[in-house]
Amino acid sequence: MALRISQSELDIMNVLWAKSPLAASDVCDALDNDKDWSSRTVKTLLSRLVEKGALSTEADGRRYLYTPLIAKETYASHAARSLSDRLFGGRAAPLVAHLAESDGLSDTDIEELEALLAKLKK
Amino acid sequence: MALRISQSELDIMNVLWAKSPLAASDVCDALDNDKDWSSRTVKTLLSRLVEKGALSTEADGRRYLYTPLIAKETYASHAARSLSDRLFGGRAAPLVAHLAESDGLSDTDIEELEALLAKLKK
DNA sequence: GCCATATGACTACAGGTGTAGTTAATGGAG
DNA sequence: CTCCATTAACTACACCTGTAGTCATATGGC
Repeated sequence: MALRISQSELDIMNVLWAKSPLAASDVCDALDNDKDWSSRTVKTLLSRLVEKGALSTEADGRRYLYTPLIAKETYASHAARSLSDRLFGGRAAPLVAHLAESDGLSDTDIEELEALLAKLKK
Repeated sequence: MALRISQSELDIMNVLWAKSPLAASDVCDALDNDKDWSSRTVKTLLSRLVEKGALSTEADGRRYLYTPLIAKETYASHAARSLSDRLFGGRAAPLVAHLAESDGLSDTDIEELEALLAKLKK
């Protein structure tokens, strides 16, 4: 279950989480702005993700369409928890503090967090 | 710079962040409760961390004492930022929301976060 | 001074990762 | 019907990781 997805694979997943199903070529196009990968590389990563059970395939004529099998939410929760466990003893506050320090919290973030906390407090 | 530290290596770093300098055998002892590693494994990981520039060594007779070269704070900020960028588009609020959902926020956490936010808001 | 033991140095090896190349089939253009 | 371009399948290969084993050496106990 604790499906291990590597950094590069995550880039692929992000594309498919944003929109799916997509063919390999669509994924390449979507990545074209950020990444400088050969289409072979993208294909390899897609295959590995299918092997790992992170993506499902659906034949579309001579090609495949790929769809995530795990939700971004699921993976994100897992990753967030894992980071917090490994570095902060499972405490969320220090994690947020670090984000704040590295200039990562906008005013909007702060307001959102306050609202979130208010809700949690009940 | 973006010093890549693997999962197992991070376990070692955590020991040394808690207390340093330590000899290899001390690190083994400290890990003994959680990990079932051979002392060779620990030595290998220590060597790799030295190679990577994450630890410094200091001779102590026939053995080495290891000390972190990068602060836990530095690494943690980096990791937190990287996670938030990769999965949440750099927004902290969704990250915290995920932690909360997966039952990761204690009452204490919530209070700490509120205090933190209050401070940030000024 | 000699030997067991602790320790660092070097070596090992399978599986994961980043990054592709080669081959073969197949479907569309002409 | 033929050939090219698209696409999947298989192969490649170096480096990273997890997890140790072997060897030489230095040290402390006797």
